[in-house]
Amino acid sequence: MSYSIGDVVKKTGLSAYTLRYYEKEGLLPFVKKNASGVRAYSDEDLRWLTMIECLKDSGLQIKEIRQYIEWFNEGDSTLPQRLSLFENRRKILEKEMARLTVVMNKILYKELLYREAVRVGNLDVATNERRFMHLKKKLFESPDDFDK
Amino acid sequence: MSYSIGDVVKKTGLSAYTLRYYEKEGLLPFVKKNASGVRAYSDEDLRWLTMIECLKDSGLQIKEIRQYIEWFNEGDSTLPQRLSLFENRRKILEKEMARLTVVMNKILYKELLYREAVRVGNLDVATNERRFMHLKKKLFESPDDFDK
DNA sequence: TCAACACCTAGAGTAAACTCTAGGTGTTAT
DNA sequence: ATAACACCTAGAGTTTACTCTAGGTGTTGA
Repeated sequence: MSYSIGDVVKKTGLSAYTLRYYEKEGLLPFVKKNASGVRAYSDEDLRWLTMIECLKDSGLQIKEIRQYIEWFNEGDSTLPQRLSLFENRRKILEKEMARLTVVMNKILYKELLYREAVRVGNLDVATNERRFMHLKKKLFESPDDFDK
Repeated sequence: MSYSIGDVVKKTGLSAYTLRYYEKEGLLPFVKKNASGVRAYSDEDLRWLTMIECLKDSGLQIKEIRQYIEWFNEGDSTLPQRLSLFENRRKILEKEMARLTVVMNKILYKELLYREAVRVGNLDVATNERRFMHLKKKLFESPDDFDK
């Protein structure tokens, strides 16, 4: 099967601008064009777009994705580079998830605090109420840096 | 206590450029300057920088952080807006963590696959080996979109 | 035939968050 | 007193990932 750019827009949710941009950046090196330059995407191209989405979601920049695609097209000699890319990504994602967990705690604390503040009409709970001070101490290294 | 911009650079790891930029963007509305324009940061300013870091880490844009700071300085009448900001952030962080978990599975699958591919010298494991096909099916809706 | 439509290219524009440059001021150590 | 140093402002430049514009081509239904 082959698809026009309009079909691919509908399938992927990407804009036609973005699809052409990706191509210009080397992310879709095998998209075919007819005599008058009109693109015809293959199922293979669509699979690449799925993979590109995944790599983007994992935080890779476009030039890193291009590098991966180049490695892929070079064949088995680049298997170690590709492994190493995924290892690094996994480590970065682990850090990112840990980071988000920390941030989530802080935001949850703030949400709780403000829920109570809205109930009573002021923010004094932050510095007066034992339960909030306790929570703050449990969650943060320098609790007083967190009353803003 | 009061701190020069150089002191604050050392304490926060932010560049002097960035500190001046934040101020220009309204994130530090109360930094004092002496007669010749030299900044003197207070402990209060440092606490704001800690809070700004947290809000940035949670994904807020600079203009949203400025909005929060303006609300804070307007006093108790803006408690509901601030609560709502933290609720929204919490929801966004929840989605983000869920998203990262999904991405992590995909990257982990790739890492595993490439570890084996490097061991045997080719990528055929992806389409031939039962255990990888099984894993793929478990992890993804459209498993065949994921062989790139 | 002619208008609508989907598509094309090259290149300009945008947004966010910095980052740097040029040219200048004030303080301090030798 | 003079050089080094830390600081200042205004404004220009950078990076990333789009997003859009202008002007043009090819196909198709009335």
